[in-house]
Amino acid sequence: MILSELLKSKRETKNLLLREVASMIDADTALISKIEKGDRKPTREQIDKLAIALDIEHSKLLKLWLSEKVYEDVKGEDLAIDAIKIALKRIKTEEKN
Amino acid sequence: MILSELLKSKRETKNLLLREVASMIDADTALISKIEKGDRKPTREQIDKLAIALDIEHSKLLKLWLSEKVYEDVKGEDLAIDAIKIALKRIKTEEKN
DNA sequence: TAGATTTAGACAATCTTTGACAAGAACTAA
DNA sequence: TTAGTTCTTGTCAAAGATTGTCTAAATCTA
Repeated sequence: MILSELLKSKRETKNLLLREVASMIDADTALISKIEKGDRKPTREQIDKLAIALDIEHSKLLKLWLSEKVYEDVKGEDLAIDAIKIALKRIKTEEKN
Repeated sequence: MILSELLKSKRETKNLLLREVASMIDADTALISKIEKGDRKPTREQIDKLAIALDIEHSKLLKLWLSEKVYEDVKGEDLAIDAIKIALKRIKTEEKN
């Protein structure tokens, strides 16, 4: 499940209008629409607010958000998988210290 | 081995001066210095040229470069590992189609 | 159809990245 | 030491990318 889909489905489950969500997180309705369509990426602050407004576990949302940044960096690259694995190893070795 | 280290050690192995590498890739000497110190990230075009100038396997350099973009996105995050794994899965499933 | 919601396009504002220059630090050789 | 060379650092403007806002059009619903 992709971030934009999750946001949209959660909003629909809760029967909220775009403008309601928008006002809860201090944003333009059009912006929320774009986020749900995947045309715009939420900022980190917006992720925090969206988690509250839509009652989604914050870490779940943040994980998805981070993972999409990663994905965008490497998508379409032949070496995508290798590159991600290298980054993963680096993170893991760093954590041990 | 990190990208900046690799570039520097390769240059030294080949006994090249910063200004020589700089001219080979059409860049300012100061910029090469910063890249070797990790203060600046090379662009993709610079990676291509550096691979040739320093005689490094292109895919090796590109992998490192991509992996550092990924690393920068998630470093310091508690959820870094989870996020990377999610991205990895996504890439893998997409490749199957 | 009317009224409400959602989407799309265009543009300005903001933030980030990049490249260039100049001055300073470090090193080498005589 | 000094002169000459290499490397590093800081700053700034240019270029690029992202974000938010506005408006109008499209879609939906009753």
